[in-house]
Amino acid sequence: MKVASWNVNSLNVRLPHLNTWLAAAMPDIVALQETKLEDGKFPVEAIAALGYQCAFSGQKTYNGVALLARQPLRDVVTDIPGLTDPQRRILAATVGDPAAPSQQLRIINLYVVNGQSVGSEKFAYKLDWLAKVRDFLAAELQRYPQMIVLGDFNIAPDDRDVHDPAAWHEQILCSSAERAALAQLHALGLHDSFRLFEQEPGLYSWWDYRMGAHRRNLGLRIDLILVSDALRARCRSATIDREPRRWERASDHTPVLVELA
DNA sequence: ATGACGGAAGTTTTCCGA
Repeated sequence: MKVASWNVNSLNVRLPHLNTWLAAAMPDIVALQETKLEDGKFPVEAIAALGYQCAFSGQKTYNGVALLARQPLRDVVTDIPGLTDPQRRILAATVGDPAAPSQQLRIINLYVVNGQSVGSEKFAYKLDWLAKVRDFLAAELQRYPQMIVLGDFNIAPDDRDVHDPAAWHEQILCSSAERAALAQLHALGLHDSFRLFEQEPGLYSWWDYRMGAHRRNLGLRIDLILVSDALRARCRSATIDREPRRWERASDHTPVLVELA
């Protein structure tokens, strides 16, 4: 089973890219972020034509998350305790046989708050948001041992994930406070699948549109797929598909994937 | 020098992203 995450930076603009990529990569489940679409405008029919059912939680202009799956998505959650948040950034759903709860896979799609700059109001909000999400994930893990938490985390886990660690030192996406918040998710038994297989630096999932950053590989790895202890043993590969970032009118993020046994 | 590039709203410019 292939599970993927992709920040599409407007599904309206990127629907043709998604179409092409789904046909080529053939994932079973895809988490999308920054759909920037109100629910009434979600392209349910176009996605169905590609062979996927969908769940979505969106809003105009900003944010917006969606899950696409070849199987039915059940027990959808879009809001969590403690966050009365109009920003659509969270989408949880379950796949698998309802009669066999222990074999169900819980999928939690996150578009983590950007945070703007260290010390800003938005930064404080990011840390608070992450703390609430951690509590939610802890509760979810009690119910669903097989869990995958994926999305745009807006945190580069360590300096291997940053093209210029000196320039980014204690900057937004790389600060110790953000990395500590990510470490708290790891402490729940949620592992960065990419680092189960790959230790090299210089492998990124996002490149700025400006300054020819992609051509020069000036990027960050901020799109992550975390797997629970129970899922870790089923994890066969974790990769970044850089191809869609090369396409005309690309998203600034490229898809990341895991393959589960 | 805080620029650039791209998307969205909506109108000639602003906000936001990472």
